[in-house]
Amino acid sequence: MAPARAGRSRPPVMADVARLAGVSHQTVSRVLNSHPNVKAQTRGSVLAAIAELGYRPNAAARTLVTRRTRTLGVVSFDTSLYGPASMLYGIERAAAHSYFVSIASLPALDRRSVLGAVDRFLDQGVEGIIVIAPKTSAVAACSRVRANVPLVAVGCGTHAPLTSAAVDNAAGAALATRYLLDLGHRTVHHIAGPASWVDAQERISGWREALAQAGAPEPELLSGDWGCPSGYRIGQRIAASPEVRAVFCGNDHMALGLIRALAEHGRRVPGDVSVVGFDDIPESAYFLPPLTTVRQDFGELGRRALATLIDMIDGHPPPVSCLRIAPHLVARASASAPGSRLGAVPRLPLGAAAEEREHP
Amino acid sequence: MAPARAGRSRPPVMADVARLAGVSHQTVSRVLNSHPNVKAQTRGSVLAAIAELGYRPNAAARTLVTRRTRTLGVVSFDTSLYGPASMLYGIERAAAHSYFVSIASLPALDRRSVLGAVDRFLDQGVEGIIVIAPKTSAVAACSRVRANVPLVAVGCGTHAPLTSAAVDNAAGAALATRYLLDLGHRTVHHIAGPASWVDAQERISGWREALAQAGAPEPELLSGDWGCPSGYRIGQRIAASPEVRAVFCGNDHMALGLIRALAEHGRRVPGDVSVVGFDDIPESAYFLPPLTTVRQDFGELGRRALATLIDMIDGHPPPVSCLRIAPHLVARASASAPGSRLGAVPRLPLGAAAEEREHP
DNA sequence: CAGCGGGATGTGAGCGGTAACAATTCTGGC
DNA sequence: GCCAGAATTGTTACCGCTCACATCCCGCTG
Repeated sequence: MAPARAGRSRPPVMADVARLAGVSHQTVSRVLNSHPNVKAQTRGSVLAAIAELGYRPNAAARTLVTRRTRTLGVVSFDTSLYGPASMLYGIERAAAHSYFVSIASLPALDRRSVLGAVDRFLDQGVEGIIVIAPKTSAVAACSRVRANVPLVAVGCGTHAPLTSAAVDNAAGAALATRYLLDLGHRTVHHIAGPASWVDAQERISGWREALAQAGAPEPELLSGDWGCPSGYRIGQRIAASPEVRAVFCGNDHMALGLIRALAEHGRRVPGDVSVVGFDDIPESAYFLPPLTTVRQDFGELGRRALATLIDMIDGHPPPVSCLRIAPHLVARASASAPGSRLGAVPRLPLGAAAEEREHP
Repeated sequence: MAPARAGRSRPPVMADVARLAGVSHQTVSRVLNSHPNVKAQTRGSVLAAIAELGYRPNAAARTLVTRRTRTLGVVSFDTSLYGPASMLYGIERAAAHSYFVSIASLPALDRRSVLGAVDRFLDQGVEGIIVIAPKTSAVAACSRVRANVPLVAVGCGTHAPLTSAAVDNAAGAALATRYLLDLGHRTVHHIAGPASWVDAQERISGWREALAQAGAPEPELLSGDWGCPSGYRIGQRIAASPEVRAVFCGNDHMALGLIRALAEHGRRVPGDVSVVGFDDIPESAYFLPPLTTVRQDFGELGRRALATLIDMIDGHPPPVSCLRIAPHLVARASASAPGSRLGAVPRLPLGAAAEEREHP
């Protein structure tokens, strides 16, 4: 075991502080834990000794006796993506004042990976785990976990047999579909995400239901993989079909790819084809045309999941199985009534331009 | 101190395993640490006892004596943004097999926040710290840290007085500028990021140098805040100026905003104005037109920083002060020779369409 | 003025591991 | 058949902290 800091003398411990302050180690402990029964003067000299020595309590020693690590684990699918990254950010921000948060960013969400990550966290001694589990495989893996620490899932769909928080995808999809229908479209096509994703499935059923409810015919389902390229490829396939007038995309990226393909084929958005996305990524207000989309508040999702987890750590039973968060539609310029023809590039709606976001 | 799991009986400890296997606790320890001198049969019975009891070594106890937490801390600016998120992902992926990684996502990078986050990590007992420090304030804060654990900065510019890894922004900016100049443009305008960002400054100087080197006049510097809205606002201001024919944007988001503003004013990209971005976010290949931009490999940056940090933890001195990573230009369709006029929407270059990326 | 309650402080015993060393059991060589 | 030396296992002492309890000192009561 090569020690990290070889030459340096050992850092000061509580006994050193006690000696310098002329008290017992227990008194130092009392000061550190702000125990009431310490004379102000004593506290002062202890604090002075702590400062002079640059003493830091040893977390491992404290954990050993208190059995509290004040650490949470978050396992997530590829955290470089917008959704997971936003949830993670929400979680971390909310947790920072009371817990350390450890992460595991998996390149895949198969059973083994998820279980492996959870196991690592358990070895580390986390007090609770959040799994950002947007795929069915992850949900399945989570329900198999038999840990003695609470676990909550996020973005795992609203029907998972787990304590969880999720955006109501079906409602969001219905919102988008109805919006297009209300605009006067006969029906709405849907470019879905991969079937292995819970969100994709729920959005499909939301779309189906809205269609059925309105008595609109259900076109063949189109399936992408969430990425721009897949939306583009599908767009190339459908651009030639004149009956495609309204498309609800499973996410903004596929919508972007679709819009590009339509543009290449000379079909104007929204004049010839109306497009609605899902997610409301920061860029979508500036697409050409600005994208009408369904916004889901990832940050809020993360915060809610964290709050639930902390409640459970504190011994409260989880209030509900799944905490649903309602998404809402952000109407911009990519969808319009079927007949309408647009001339020049429309001015950006002011609301969108007012959104501020700093980023590199 | 309310215990997390009240009713449950205490989890098994090494002594329990020893008792069940009929050996001493030390032998159990030897098995766990794969010590060579343990008889195969003994190892077997210990392993069986471990499995039967579902025993997990207590990390705190081990840390207390070995003085190794196997934990790293990463402090970063808002990890929901593409750059930080990608670096974080690169770091975590590379570290996962040997270290736990704890994160702190700060909403601001002022001295107090950064120092506070570092302090928390020190309290936690991390063995090393990586700071994603794209702002000058963060760099300043880092150089003030006097920790007894190694610290490396990422994305902090190539001249910071710290062990660090950074993309060579100046080189990237020069690349973009020269590209536009070589296309035949008389000069190149630049929309920079905020002055408080190291990357913004370095890109400005790269742009200046390339201009000077080519003997091109230097137009007034335009400053945004990295966000789409700022690019859009600046675009509205400059769209009317016919002398603006080539613009190098500090990042892809501002380029997107700019392109939208230009479109609204009837100026075609690249026919009337050529624009080049920076970052190469996943969406930029699908913008209208596909964005020519400078790609920086954030993931690689993270991995390199991590490798350096681990080297330092292992006692090796850092090889160089700043590890530079060269960005490269990705030529797509948003920049062309000044005279050229485009008819229909250009087909997407195949190279871009071939890029695959799965994301929610 | 003895006795008493409670605030302030000290003492000793672990928490669950690992390291150093001691003890025991096997080996093989002569 | 005996002993050196290696292989295997056990014993004991911490790592740095908190908890339970003992102690001490003080003013106050009866």
